[in-house]
Amino acid sequence: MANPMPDLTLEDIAKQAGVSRSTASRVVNAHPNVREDVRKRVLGVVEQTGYRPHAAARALASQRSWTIGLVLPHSISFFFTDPYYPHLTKGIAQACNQHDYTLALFLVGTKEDEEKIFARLSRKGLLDGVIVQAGHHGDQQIIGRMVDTRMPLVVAGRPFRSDNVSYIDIDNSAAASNAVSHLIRLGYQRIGTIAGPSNSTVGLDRKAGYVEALKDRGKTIHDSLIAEGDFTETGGYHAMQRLLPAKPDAIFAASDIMAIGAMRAVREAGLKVPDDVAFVGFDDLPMATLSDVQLTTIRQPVVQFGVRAVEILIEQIESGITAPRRTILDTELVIRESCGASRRR
Amino acid sequence: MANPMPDLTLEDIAKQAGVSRSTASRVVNAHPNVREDVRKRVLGVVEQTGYRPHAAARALASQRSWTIGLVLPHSISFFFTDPYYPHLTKGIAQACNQHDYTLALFLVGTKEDEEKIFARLSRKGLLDGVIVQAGHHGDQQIIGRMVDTRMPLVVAGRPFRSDNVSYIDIDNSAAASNAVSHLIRLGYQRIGTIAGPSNSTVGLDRKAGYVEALKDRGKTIHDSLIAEGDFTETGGYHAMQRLLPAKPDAIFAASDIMAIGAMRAVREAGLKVPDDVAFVGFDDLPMATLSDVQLTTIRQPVVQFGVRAVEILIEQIESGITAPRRTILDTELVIRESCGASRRR
DNA sequence: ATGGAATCTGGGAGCGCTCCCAGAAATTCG
DNA sequence: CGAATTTCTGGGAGCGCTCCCAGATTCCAT
Repeated sequence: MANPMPDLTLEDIAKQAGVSRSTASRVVNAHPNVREDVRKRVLGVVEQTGYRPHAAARALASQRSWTIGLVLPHSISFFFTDPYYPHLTKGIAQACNQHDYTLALFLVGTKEDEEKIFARLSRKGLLDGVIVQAGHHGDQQIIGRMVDTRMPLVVAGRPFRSDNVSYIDIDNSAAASNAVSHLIRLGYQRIGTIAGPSNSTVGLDRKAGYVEALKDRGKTIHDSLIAEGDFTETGGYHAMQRLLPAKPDAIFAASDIMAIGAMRAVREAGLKVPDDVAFVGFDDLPMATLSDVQLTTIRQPVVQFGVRAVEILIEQIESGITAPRRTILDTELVIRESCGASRRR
Repeated sequence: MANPMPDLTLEDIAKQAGVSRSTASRVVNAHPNVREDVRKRVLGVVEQTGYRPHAAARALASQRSWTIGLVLPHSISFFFTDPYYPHLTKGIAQACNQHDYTLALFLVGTKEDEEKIFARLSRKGLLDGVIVQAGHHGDQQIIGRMVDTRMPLVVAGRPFRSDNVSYIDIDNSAAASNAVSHLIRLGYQRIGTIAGPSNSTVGLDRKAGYVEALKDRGKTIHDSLIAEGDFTETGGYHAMQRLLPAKPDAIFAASDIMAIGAMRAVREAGLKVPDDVAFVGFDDLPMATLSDVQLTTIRQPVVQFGVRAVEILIEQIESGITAPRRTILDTELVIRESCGASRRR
């Protein structure tokens, strides 16, 4: 591949290969109707010249940019405290690469950011589609505005208003219920929860699962056993401190990172995990196994989640069908030490 | 703003405002030579039609995509374990938004990823410039290849081969030396270090600073007091376990996250921080203050780092001058509890 | 007024590609 | 073996914008 290459165009390639621009285009885009020897010849020239089609020209002519946007709205604050987001981003980036799409990242911080970003998102010729991370109440507006643009859109996480939007999510409530049922089966009597913020659907859904599991077994719900965290380590720590006076013997935490913070609080109070307080977390990110006590947790396929989101979006883009559609991914309860299962059995 | 807007073009706007396409273009791009009343009239039409210029068309005509790429190469594995990367990404995203550039994110995982991504990066008409995170040995190749493309490039972190490349970094060695000198001044006798991996410039530079500080005070370097970690919590934990037999009374850890892991090991060994082993970390990410013992650490301006990287890159893009240039940002020693300064004074 | 400079405006020629269409070449079949 | 298909190829017409250039307007001295 010649290196300080002059900016060559399709026309140049065509000339060198002794064909027309159209034929060269067909070869480059793997269209079927090209004679084999001609294809080879053109491909050879492409190879040795190191020709790469001009992205903007292609986008203009084909009205497809081969770029998708990832918008992390309100969630930006969690982008740093909860490893969930980097993992999601990885899955999305990976899938984009796989499918030869470019990924444009939009981190919304302030309100002004949001304006600027929205203006960029709605620009024609830049993005073929958009994935918006949602679930937080504040994200609703940007989703609504994106829907209005009629651009292919997939929401990652259940949005507050989910009619009319394609989204992908896990069954948070069922997963949480599963986790809590596990604790009930192990015989714990005073099961508390560190819930996510109630201005998020994840927070709400997981808490709902907790409540449901207890109700199904005829247990009563004690408000003193429910504390709200904000999906941070510190949040989990403080929530646990609030819970401690109610003397819970088991906790379902709505995220691993909060579980870790909560266990810190438990330890500081001179109690032992899982002997005095058992734990089940949520996420099963690598950190789950790195604390002193291996965390029992709900495994959600975060990377896969991102990959699927991209696939669904691309399908919409390429088929032109953008009918709302929801996709729910499976989760799995991973039993380790923190729930005390091994000793209780 | 009319919503189900037909795809209007500059020509449409011009027609509606009773001017030519050229004049409309001038207004949209804030060129000076337009009479005030004409400008107002056109702006009015733009406003009420909700017109947005077509990104690809603009990119093709102006040969500028207003998009910059961020490449996280080998470092992708740390993208999840070290909050440094999300923070850096935030700074970069923020600055891009500020300057009205779109940010394209490229996470390199596998070797095939690298090929595909490189092909994308070197495509004309897609990116105006690129920021490559570097410092890891494996990143060298992609940097070399990017340099060959003659595209504006800024490397974040000192690359192994830094001639011929613009890069931005902090003075890792001076900062580390500063941290260790602080420990020396506090009277610690057996100061160890948990270094970063030796296939990274950050790891090397911080270790060099450690060595330098000790040498400057005429202290000898004990290999048994040096352990290598991999910038993860677990890595720090294991490195500390290896160091413990040498009975260090203070540790300089090359990152906060490793310091946290190391302190866990110390605690598990039944020792106290800072009484038995004092600590200084590196980064000062929010987590530094969230452990049981507040971490004394080197504060590096991570977000600012990203912002500056973007600014330097944009300067190169807009000036056309890509002469290699290095920028070194200042750091600061933040004294909290873990170094035991308060008790020793 | 009135020429000349300064400022504004419109048309044209691309930017590099895709995609449609018509014609050429190769293939099939009566 | 020629006519009817089928497959391949090239030219033309954009995609929506920028930017240069020339012509039209306005401005300001004289």
